[in-house]
Amino acid sequence: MRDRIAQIPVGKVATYGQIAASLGDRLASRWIGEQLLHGPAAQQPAAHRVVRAGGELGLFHTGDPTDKQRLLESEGVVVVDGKVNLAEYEFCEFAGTAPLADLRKWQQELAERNRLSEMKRGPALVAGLDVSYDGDDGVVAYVLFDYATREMVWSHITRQPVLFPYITSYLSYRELPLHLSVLATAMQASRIADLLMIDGSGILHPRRSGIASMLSALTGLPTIGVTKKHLCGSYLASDLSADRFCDLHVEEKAGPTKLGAAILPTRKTKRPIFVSPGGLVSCDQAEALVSHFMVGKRLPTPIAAADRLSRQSITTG
DNA sequence: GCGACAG
DNA sequence: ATCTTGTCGC
Repeated sequence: MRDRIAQIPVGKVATYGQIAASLGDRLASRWIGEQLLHGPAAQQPAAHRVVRAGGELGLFHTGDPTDKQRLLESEGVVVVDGKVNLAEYEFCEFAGTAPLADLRKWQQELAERNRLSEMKRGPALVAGLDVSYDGDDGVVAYVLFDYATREMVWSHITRQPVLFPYITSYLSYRELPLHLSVLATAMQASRIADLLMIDGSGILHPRRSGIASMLSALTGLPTIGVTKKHLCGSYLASDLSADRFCDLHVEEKAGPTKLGAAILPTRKTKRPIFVSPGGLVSCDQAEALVSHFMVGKRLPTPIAAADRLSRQSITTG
């Protein structure tokens, strides 16, 4: 993205969304904004030449938006009522590849080869995975549980640098390397689960390719994705209940398609969690398997345990 | 102004 | 995800 910002000439501006679009996805505009405000991109000489889609200047890393206005005006850009006339000053001819488009394509390919077949046998061992962050490092915890007794059997933690930023719907590229590392270790220790529960989406994703889906496609293991926030799919808030799942649908050519389900984790909250199959399990199975591990906490036991373990490894050092 | 999109 | 003090409620 730095190279794109550097392309904006003196006397011109570009929008956050345009820069994101030139990288392959305008949904990455929030990330561009973050980098320009807090990240290293803020130090670029052309950082002030990026404005909002409506022409408003937007925030500036100095904390004072008038700094941004002064810099633009010193370059001949007219600012009226805090806005720039984009028709006159917008620069659009960005050069360069669109990496995000390639990453989307890869997700789509994995999604197409993904199967939601029923698990034929119930899992004997279920593992939860979750990631915490410590500066530039990511710490992933893998916690293995006995399905029947719900008791923890084994756990392992892996720490490694995280290279990819968090961009909505591209979470996989940030966290998948961590998951694959810890799974490799579990494999060597002969502690691989029959089913993985991941803190992230499964097919309940814009391209049906959340992190749980990609992990299933890459490992051949059944996976379920569980999130605390809504990513996509529609449901009726009035259907939310602590007693049963309510379906999340997405509009497709063939008609409304169920991609996942939501449930209130306890009777006392109004904030649901969202469950979707990653691969090699059905929606119904995913719901039943998650239910089995719902014991009054916000997340099912394996993920809750992985969350706690990865966090405490950071606090403890 | 409102709505808002995993971690 | 992470930054963070006191505070409300079971």
